[in-house]
Amino acid sequence: MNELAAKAGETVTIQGWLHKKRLLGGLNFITLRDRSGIAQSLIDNKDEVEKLRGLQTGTVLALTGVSTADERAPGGAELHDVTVEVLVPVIYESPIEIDKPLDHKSDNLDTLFENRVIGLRNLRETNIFRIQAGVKEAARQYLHGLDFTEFNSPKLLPGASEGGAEVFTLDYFGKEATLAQSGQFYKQIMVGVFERGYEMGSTYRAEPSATTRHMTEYITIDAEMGFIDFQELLSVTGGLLKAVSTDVWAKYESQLKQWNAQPIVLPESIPQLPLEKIHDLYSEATGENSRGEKDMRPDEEKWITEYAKKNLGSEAVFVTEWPASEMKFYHRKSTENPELAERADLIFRGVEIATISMRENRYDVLVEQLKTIAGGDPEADGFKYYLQAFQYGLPVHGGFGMGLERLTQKIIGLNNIKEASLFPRDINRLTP
RNA sequence: GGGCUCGUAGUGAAGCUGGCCUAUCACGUCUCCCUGUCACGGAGAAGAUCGCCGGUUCGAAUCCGGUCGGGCCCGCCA
Repeated sequence: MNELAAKAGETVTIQGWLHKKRLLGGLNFITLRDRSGIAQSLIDNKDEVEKLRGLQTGTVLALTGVSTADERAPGGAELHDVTVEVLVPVIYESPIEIDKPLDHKSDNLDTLFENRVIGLRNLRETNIFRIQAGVKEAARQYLHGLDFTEFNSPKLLPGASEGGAEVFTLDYFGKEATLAQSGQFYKQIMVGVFERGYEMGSTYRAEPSATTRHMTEYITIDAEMGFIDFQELLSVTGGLLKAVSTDVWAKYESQLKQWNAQPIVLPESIPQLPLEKIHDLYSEATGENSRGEKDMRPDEEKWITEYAKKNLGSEAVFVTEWPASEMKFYHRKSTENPELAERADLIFRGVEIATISMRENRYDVLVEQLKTIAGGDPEADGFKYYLQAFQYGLPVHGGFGMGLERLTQKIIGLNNIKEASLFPRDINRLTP
């Protein structure tokens, strides 16, 4: 479509979807959508226009005509002397508008998702997912630059991988299987193979959460690296957020502005604040009292972002010094202070987008933590093979899981995470 | 799982302290007019038993109860 101007004077055929008819009588403007955007054709032959009578948005067309430069045409060129060929006629009226911005008010999200198959063709809607593809591309580029190797882990598993959290179970030829709630075990196993590895894959949580930041199926950027310490790990994670922010704004500025996205404010190094320090600041500023709590309140996550933006020049914050009492069995306790886990949460624009931690790599300690913290049986299918990796040597390592949809949501400024998912899955929705 | 909210043509809204509602508007759709539209413009038309069931009442979109389906917040997390 955007090559039209370059081919001025030539007879060309363009194929795409009928986007909009503007019939003025003698002069008729037809816009066609294809992968590169929208192109306009000017049709003044009544017989050709008549071929489009009764055909709706989405009709697949081939238009042949002379590419003509004209400053009045969008993009500076359009087709003249057009012959219309209808490839796939569409007679059904679109259930949702395609040529104007769709309503994203929370009350109407259900309509948005119910009509997702067609609604995704809406240009502004499409751009969410072009941006998201840009996020993935930028993340890949960044990680490859640090010698990470991409892999894919299985999502069908024999049992709960991390214990505790709710998992989906399903019948697997008479045996019980579960859907992976993370690629955690496999990415650690892959440290023994690649040393630095990552995947972008779907994960499943059977938690009945009904919030603007939860889905039952979501995509995670899961990375793991060996021979690093906690500070290096935070630096790599923060670097990823910075690289993605910079890249996406460089490549998708017009699409981001269409959503009124705000430029991302991040310093060279993302600030680190201990959990209890945040509790203090929050409690002092708001009159609420969160001191001593072992997690952050959602409201606190929003507050600290505002605080950090104002005082630290950063819309992202690493929350550090989490109590060891709350840690997962595979986390590593701080060597200086065994009351703390070497873990951080990355809060970005008011929501937790990543959890980062150093992992316990000493086999004996890990087995002990598995038993005491997760109540797991080291011989169970769900743990046995994971533990093998440690028996046969895993170095000190750590990694992070970053939610792709949350990241996209926050970069664009969408209210609900589901708006950043092509076909969102939640407690109520399994279609389309 | 707990609390709070919402449900009116294909879409988005108004009406909702009961009667003037034979339900209003915008977008979309259909017909006609229009040679520079790009959220085209103009004239007209079709399209909703107001989520569903029951109750109160002479009378219910409107009040009450139940039910179904959404949304927001909390818990939990990415």
